[in-house]
Amino acid sequence: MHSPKRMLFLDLVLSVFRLNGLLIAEGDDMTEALGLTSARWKVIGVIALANSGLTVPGIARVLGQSRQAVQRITDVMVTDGLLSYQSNPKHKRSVLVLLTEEGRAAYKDLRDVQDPWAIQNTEDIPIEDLDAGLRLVRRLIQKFDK
Amino acid sequence: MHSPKRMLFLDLVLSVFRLNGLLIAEGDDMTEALGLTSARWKVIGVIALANSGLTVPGIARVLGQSRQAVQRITDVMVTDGLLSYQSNPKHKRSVLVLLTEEGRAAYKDLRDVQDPWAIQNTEDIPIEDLDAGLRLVRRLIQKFDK
DNA sequence: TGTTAAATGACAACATACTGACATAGATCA
DNA sequence: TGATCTATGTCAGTATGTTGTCATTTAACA
Repeated sequence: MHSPKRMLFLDLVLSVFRLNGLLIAEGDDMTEALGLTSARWKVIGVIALANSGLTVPGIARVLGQSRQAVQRITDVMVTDGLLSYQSNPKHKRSVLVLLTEEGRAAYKDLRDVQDPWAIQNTEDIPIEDLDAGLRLVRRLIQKFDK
Repeated sequence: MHSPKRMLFLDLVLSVFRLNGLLIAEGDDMTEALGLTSARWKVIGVIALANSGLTVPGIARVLGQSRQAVQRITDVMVTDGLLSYQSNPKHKRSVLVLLTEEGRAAYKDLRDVQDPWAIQNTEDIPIEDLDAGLRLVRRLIQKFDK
């Protein structure tokens, strides 16, 4: 039967798809002047937020994407001077991905447009709602992440 | 400053990206035996859930995608016999997209795997949490949708 | 009504992402 | 230790999705 709970869940799934597309479009608009694209600010954001060094597959895991897709982006970004690879003492082949000086500057520019955007879009949403939503999303991520 | 609210929001955005990727992977695994792909079951799902006839740009709006991307998928699906185009009395050029007999059978198969999946993944989540999460996602969608 | 703006189909170019496959490095465990 | 399984880099092919452009249809409106 079409239980309310099941319909709610399927509705939530479709809505997440839609929100995902809208968020990428928002980010692209926001960073157009910075010469960034969605694939690039996603990677920059993940690296900047990580305390320790991340490998390419590590970034892919955080983003829920294939390691090959991330590898392709990071290779181009290294060529463009935003990222650099550093030898990894823990793994002979899997290098660490770091922000270069230029990459850190790009992250600063990113934050300069992202922060007002985040503030503007949450000013009428209670922090408790955001927190509860994040907890639900994380709970679902845990279910599906292997 | 890194206000908690802003960090929460950015964390939520990244988490939505990740959940989106995981959900698509889940759906692809689930429908692999049915010969469907994520792009296809999204379209089938939208048409099946719509009461009235939808046009290609209409489907695109529901999914938050470009009409060109949807057009390409539906063209292939018409060739494969899952969908059919029907002349639209309200618009000379923009036809309506309908499920064929085969398309309806595919939707039934889709539901047969999707329903247990939905039930299984929500059994330990209170319906109030799902409802609150859906409301938050919709609230954000409204913000970004135009 | 006539003009203008918006929506749509069609086509092209490009960006992004997934899967598969293979070789090598690392981890696990008997 | 040695065998086996997993993780990673790399390359190739394919699917998905975006943007841009142009012609045509539809809608809006002065």
